[in-house]
Amino acid sequence: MKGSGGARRAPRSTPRPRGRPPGRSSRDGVIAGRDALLAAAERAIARDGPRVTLDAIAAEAGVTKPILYRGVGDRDALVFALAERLTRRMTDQVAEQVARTEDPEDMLRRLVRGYLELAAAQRNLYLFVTAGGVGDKRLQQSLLLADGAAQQFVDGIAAFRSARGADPAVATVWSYGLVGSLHYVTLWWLREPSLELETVTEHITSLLWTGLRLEEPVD
Amino acid sequence: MKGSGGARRAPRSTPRPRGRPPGRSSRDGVIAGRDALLAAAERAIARDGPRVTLDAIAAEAGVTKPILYRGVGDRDALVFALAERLTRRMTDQVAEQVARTEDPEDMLRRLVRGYLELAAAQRNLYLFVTAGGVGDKRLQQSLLLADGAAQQFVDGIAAFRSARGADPAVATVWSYGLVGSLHYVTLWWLREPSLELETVTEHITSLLWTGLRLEEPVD
DNA sequence: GCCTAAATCTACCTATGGTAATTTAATGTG
DNA sequence: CACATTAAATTACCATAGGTAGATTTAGGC
Repeated sequence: MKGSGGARRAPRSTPRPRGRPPGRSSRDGVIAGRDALLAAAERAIARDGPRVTLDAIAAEAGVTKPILYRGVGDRDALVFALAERLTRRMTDQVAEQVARTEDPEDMLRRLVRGYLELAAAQRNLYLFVTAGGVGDKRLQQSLLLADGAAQQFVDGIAAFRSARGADPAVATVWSYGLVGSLHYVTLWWLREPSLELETVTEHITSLLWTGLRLEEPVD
Repeated sequence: MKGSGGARRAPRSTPRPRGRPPGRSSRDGVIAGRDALLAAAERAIARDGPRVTLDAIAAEAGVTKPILYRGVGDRDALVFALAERLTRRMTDQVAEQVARTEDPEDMLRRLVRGYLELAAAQRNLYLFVTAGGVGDKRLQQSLLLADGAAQQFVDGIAAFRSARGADPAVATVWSYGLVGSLHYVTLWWLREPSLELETVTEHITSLLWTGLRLEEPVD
């Protein structure tokens, strides 16, 4: 439906030779493993921004496009794979920070801060992953972060206050809400870094922990 | 950088006539005003989904592509313009609902419900507007909803609890957080409508109003 | 009545995602 | 050791879609 490039064309006289060039085979060890391709993609994205072309990625990896396609699939699959990678990295790094405290509010604060830090440190990759897809595909993939990272945190919160029946639906909605607020504030902050990291962290933490209610007006 | 379509090619013998066809001029009233173009774009999007081509939009509007470009600009400008329109529509409709109550929590609840309702009612347009852009451009436009709709609501909340110094930075961060959580929950809900509208509304409202804290564990 | 100006359409370009045809190196077999 | 077979990978290609320039015709002014 998208690019059904079918070539059923009469043969022509091509001056340049086609086919495999002289070089070492691939049997002696996998030359371009999936991980190497993804790492190259991350490098290309960091360099060229979220609108990198697949040609640029393939060139960075030192392979040709069909190899890239055999290794990771089409562009959507690439976005998906990189989203998984980034999510895992974020989860790991943030989890380490979160584990350093016992206070739930402080856990949330560390989660927020870690999210902002990593997004800023890998700005282009973050944009590529969150804005890379299009249309319905995007609907599938943009939620990866929420699917993975936040769910376990919110589950933890839900378990913490185990007085209630621990409705799993609540945890799901909350985890999407949590990630969504983080994501939008991150986008805004990447665009206009007018506030300090710590300030933004405090404001989001306040919103998410205490809610909009706060206390009644003092009058 | 993108499509610098420069034609510096030797003239060919084209059988078909080029140029302006017989018809009425545009002096007697603007034929394809900006609003008409945008309305046609919305129709085409509703029909074809968020991946509509500009050709389809121009055809729906009954004009040719250059006219579309003169009227609204390139694709990013189109996304931007439609985002503005949708935002205004949402703001108006939601504001009407919000005004029917005095209780701040109920105002928030109505805001949430209205957001979900409109997004679901105009699913394709919502996806086009929120996922339409790419790369850095997206960073500019995806925040329109937050820029407009939520800010005034959060300002209201901030004014309501006027005890604090009403830091405008807090209101900004909160409004992005508010819209972000709405947006992500909406995407999830559009993908998997497993819960009733009212249930989702209650869960988000609870998260945003009360926060993750709730009460201490009962033990 | 002719010329200028404005408006617009067709045709085209360019860029990019994605794939098929083709060719060579490696490997197994008589 | 010569030869067929297979696997891999490169080049060239296609299709689609955004964006623009040149051609052309109508309307209005001198």
